[in-house]
Amino acid sequence: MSERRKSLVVQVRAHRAPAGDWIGEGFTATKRIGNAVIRNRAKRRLRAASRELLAHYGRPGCDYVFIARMGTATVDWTRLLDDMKSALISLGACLDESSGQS
RNA sequence: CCAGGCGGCCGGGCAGCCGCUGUUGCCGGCCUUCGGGCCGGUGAUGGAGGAAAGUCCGGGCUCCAUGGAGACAGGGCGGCGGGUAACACCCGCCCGGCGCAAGCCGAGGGAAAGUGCCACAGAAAGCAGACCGCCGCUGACUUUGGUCAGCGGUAAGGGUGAAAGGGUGGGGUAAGCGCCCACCGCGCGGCCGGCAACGGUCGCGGCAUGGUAAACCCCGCCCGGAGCAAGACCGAGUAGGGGGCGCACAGGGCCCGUCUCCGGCCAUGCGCCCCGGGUGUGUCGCUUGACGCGGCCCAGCAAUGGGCCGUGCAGAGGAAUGGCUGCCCCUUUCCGCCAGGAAAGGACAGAACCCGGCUUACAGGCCGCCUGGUCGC
Repeated sequence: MSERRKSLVVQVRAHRAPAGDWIGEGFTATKRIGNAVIRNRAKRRLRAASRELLAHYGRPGCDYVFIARMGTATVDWTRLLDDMKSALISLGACLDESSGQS
């Protein structure tokens, strides 16, 4: 499942068969958002933000993918942190809901 | 001071907190074939560019291919000399064009070997060409000025065009024509200067040879293919695979880009022996190299070459070299009590085996030299 915000998209999925208690993470930026300099900067900011937030708001045993959008490299740092935090909280709620159903 | 030309350089700085990665020191743990390797902690130190870009040339390096002769293709280069590992690069010079000048631009060999093309306009466009005009002769008419018709001569003039078969001036002529003459241009030959491209000069010819070769072509010189996902190693060693020897040999296949001749090689079946291992995993290749930078000296107009001293400067691998904050610098806008304050912005762009170039992109800024003009001394 995925959550989209103004400055980024976050996807999450539980580990396959041998599930661990660690958190997997990946970062990507498509050519749509700019040249190599812009894409690298966007991925570095996502990496820096996830380092601050994933330990608190991420779920062990899950893999997260962070996808850069047009504004990722340029928006305010606090705005990027807010967007990522709210996306992670929403995904956590969805995970609880789906595990409760099954 | 204004306008312009050329060359070179920089392309944000400082600090704090938290991270990534290469190398290395120490400590601890694990493994070991005792060489070392891996993990964790801690300290030191290095960590994008002038274009890292486009991947357009030239090389190094790696693997593959590589038998001789002849013929024919294909691609590239193109004034001359020098530099270089090499080049389509660089330097100097020559020629032509542009600019008052400093300077800039030029695919700049050959169009009297051949072929093709040259629209429109125009009478005529490559065996040149009589539309108007000019001139002569004959005839008719006549208001005695000429007019008309026919036959000739003529490329000076008009008009068309990108281009009209040398140009200007004079002589000559019925009018004209290199028909003749002078100068310029062109061609041929000699002499002089220069390594040469080429320049100068003298003589002769007497106008012949339109343009286009980034059209085919001709001439001269050069040229194997692929690329680090090249390639090598470790590893469990199944199938396929490869090599050697012996036996059997019809047609066939392969070997320089193609063809011809000559020459060489080979598979297929059986037996015996040996080698060896698929993989964007791991390790190596991987950064010390025609190396860069800072001085000094020598040769050279210069590009560059040589010598000495010092110094070092990234090596990732779904891809590190960063994230955030504060102050300063520059630009724009706004407020203003004209002291200052606030906000926004700071280009082009990210190494991927490594060098030498070219080309393209680029906010802002610095330095030096030169040319023309103006003002003052």
